[in-house]
Amino acid sequence: MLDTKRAEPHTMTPIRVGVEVVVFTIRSDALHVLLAPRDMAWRLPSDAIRSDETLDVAARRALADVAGASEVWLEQLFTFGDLQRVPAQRTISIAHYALVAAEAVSELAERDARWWPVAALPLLVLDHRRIIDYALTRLRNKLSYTTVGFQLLPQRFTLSELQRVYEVILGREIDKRNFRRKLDALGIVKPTREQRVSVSGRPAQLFRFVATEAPETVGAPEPILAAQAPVHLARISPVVRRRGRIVPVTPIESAR
Amino acid sequence: MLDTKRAEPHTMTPIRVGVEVVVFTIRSDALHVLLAPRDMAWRLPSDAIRSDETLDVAARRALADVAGASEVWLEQLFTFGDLQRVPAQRTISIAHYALVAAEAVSELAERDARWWPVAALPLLVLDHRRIIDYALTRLRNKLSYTTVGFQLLPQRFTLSELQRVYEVILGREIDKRNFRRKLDALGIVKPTREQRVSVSGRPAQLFRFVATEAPETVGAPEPILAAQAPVHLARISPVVRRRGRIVPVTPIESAR
DNA sequence: TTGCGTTCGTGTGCGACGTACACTATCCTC
DNA sequence: GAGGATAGTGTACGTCGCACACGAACGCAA
Repeated sequence: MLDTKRAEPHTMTPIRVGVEVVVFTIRSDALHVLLAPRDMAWRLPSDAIRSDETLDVAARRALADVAGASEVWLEQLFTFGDLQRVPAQRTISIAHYALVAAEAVSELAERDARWWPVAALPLLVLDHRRIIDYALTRLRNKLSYTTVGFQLLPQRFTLSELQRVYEVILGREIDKRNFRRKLDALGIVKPTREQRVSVSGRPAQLFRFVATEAPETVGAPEPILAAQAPVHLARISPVVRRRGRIVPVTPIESAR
Repeated sequence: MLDTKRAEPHTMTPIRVGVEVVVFTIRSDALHVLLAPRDMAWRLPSDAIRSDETLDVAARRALADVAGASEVWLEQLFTFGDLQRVPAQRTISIAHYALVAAEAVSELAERDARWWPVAALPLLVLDHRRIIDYALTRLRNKLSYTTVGFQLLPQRFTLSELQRVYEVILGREIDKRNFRRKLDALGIVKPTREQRVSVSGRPAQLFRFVATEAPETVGAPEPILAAQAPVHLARISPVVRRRGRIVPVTPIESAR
């Protein structure tokens, strides 16, 4: 807060305060960011903060302003306050980053907005490129010691889909057996009675995320889900499969 | 940044923007926080942001306003923007935390300010208690995977002093041999030609910190210095000691 | 000078975890 | 029913975390 008693006159020089949101999703095995056109370049969803809304409400509104979405996981990233980052007027921006499931993407009412792969971003306005870079760094780190990764998937997913999320974001391949052993040891996924029948190949069992502790927005580090690990398990039983896209199956609960 | 083209009138409702600083130091084997009196309670060093200064400059000024200091390591913590956190007017605060060496403490020109042990904090103004709690959480985490801990020590220090920093902040005892083996493996300390002659007991060799990679303010996680570890080393040679407080010695550089 | 209190400095062993690595099972399509 | 594609499954080895005890070097007091 401010020391009102010592508040000085020149501190009242207007400073613009806004929010920006780096919205991540995964499309066709690549990490994408939501951008809107602006002049000859592209910009992050952003807007000024209203005096009657909190920071994360402002961030969600800025996001919704560019493209409708639901069930968006959001976290504050960093506050950028360099003097010259916005030429016109001194502007402080509280940057956020958001994760949305690929399925929620279809629900987005994209106006002028577009999804851009982070591997090939277009020209960006102001310091937005730097903000995205930082968000990406944060996402990579957070993926390693929290369970945020699940926010990029629908409620039910296959283990291969989950693994692909990690591979895409971390930018390296992960051993299938080590990944599954680690998951089982952590006890953060539970098998469902359903399977996903893919275009080709053997159907995969669907799992759901079981939180050990809720990932807080302001929260401190938690459980984990690093990269790989041993532990002896992985005994998802052979299942009866039937026709259709998602099919009930007689399951055997994963140990632990 | 802000979408100036879509800027709406009510967004111009004045929002106060300030900085707060949680200043940590270690005094007599306990972590302390710098506080200033305010009404019937205590407050963190804080002030409004001027339009011609960056966030960290504002934070350093807020600190200097309460107590002079030099060589202060500072990092942005979190931006608090709840609607009712400051009753009078909507106020957004960019909180920071700072680490100062115990030796720099004596250089502080304390006016009304006081150092309070984090284990026994007084009544605090507004949401400052929450900010301190969060800063403490961040400090504990950061201590585990970065080298910020060295910011709490003078340039030359003994390994026991360094270990005590970790013990005090993490709140648990650390095995001396494991701690030193880990340090040696990381190669982040180098012995100097000097010793510290303490009040009693055998003199200890002084070390200095050697950065592998500079700990950035906005930076991502880095090297490490977790808790304990093995590795076979620790062969700081027997040294010739002489009289005085800090004494030259024929050194043998640590391996690696 | 010697004995005592205090702090410094030094290795080993074991359990847990990270990681490398290959084959069978089940589905679809032709 | 053969071939292509994806799912699902164990073992072995190296590294790391962690528990644990004693001699060395100093100051001080008797």
